[in-house]
Amino acid sequence: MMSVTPMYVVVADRISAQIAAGELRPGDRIPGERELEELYKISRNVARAVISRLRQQGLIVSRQGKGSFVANRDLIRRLVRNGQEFRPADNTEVDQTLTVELSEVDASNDIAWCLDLSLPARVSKALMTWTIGNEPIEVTEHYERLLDQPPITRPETNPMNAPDVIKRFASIGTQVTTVEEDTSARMPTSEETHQMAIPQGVPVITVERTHHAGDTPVAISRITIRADRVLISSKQDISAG
Amino acid sequence: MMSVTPMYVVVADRISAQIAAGELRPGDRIPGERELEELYKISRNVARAVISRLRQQGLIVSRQGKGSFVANRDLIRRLVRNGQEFRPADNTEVDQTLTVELSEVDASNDIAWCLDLSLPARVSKALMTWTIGNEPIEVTEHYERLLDQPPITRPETNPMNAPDVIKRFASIGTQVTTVEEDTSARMPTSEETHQMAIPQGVPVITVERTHHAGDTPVAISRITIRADRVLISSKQDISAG
DNA sequence: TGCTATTTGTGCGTATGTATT
DNA sequence: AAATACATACGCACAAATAGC
Repeated sequence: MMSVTPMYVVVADRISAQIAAGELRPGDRIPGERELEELYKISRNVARAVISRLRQQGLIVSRQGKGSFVANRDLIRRLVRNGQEFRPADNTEVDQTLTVELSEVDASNDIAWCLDLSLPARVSKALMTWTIGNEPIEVTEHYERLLDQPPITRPETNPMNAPDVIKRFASIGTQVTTVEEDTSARMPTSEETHQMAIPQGVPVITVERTHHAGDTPVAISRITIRADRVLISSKQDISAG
Repeated sequence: MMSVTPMYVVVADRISAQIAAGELRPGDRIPGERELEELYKISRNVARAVISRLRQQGLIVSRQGKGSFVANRDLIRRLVRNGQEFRPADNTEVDQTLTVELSEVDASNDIAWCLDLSLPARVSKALMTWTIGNEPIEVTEHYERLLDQPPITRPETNPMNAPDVIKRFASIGTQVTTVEEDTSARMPTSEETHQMAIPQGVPVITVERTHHAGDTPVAISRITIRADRVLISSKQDISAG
């Protein structure tokens, strides 16, 4: 029953402990592959396994030709109110950009199901990318049933704001009655890793928000957020009684 | 400037596409290391890199002696209301257990800072583990200032419920006025991976909830949730006008 | 029970490419 | 141009878990 812990786990956990203890601080360089070989008397591949494990845990980032460095979760705090409005907070100094691409497309099976449409069907689509300091932080795919509502043209506001959607529908006489939200997290796909330049070991937070007008779903937002940059924060007042 | 895509990325993305297309379904076995060698004319280590990449993306799980299988995100839907109450939904059939360990400990620097205490200080601690079908799904560390409130002894309710905390403080004359929540996601630590038996490529969702009575923080909950099992869901009614 | 074949896990050695300094 | 460091890749050996006989 002797369960021996593999060397690459032992070494990785030791470095991990140094990071947790503050002996290695964000930005610090950790020993390179050759150094690990000598320090712990392990082979090159095991040294690589150590670094790979730490990378996967999101503790370090590696740069070819330079080395591996303790990761920096440089969080940009955001505020969510009432499960609806997402707006940045405490980061007015950094330059934010928001790009919006509008189109009208055939609904995929998936989207048709979510919007309760029978195929084939056309829907309006908005692809929004929120960039902060040249880093894409958040990508939103927003789909709406084709009604007579004005198009989505408010790049100055945050696309995650449900209030905007609600107001726009209200302006054409469609009252959004409920907003449902599913929040989860997963590892990014290859495509997302490429698009958002996400380092290894960084998950994405996903929010799927569905707007209902009565029983019919009228709009759906799929929000994908880099978890190492964005913190979803909320504050709620409690009434006595 | 020729940027060649590495073989292990090419092969992994091809299998990833098969999973996305539904050609490989959850539970299906993917080609083994030796098979990948032959199929794509690659070496053993590259075949391993392919599998490692897919594992890291949370798309497959590997079992020694059996093979690698398409992962199954077997979500247990949960409901969050008003950012306070977390309760399970749609899963009354599965057997849930909740273990609670109560203690009184010295506050760590971290906790002391969050609760605005000056060291040394004693705090009451509750370590709660929510298990579902023998799988630990959620671990909560809950700290409270030492007041005269009754101890936390309600294993029948979900420890994430802020209302419970609020009521208990109210019963001793301390009115909780605000609840702050920070939600994020990250890869699990080695310890968490071991404790909760989390497979590779599965992040955890973290919720840090702080209860304030006026300006003083009185309780803090640190909730850690397996992201492949739990979905945080909310529903909100919109009032017209 | 024991044996064997299969499959992944761990580990070693080596060579070459590419980015950085 | 040279040194350094990570990235990709090949080949090999043995351990450990699994499944079938």
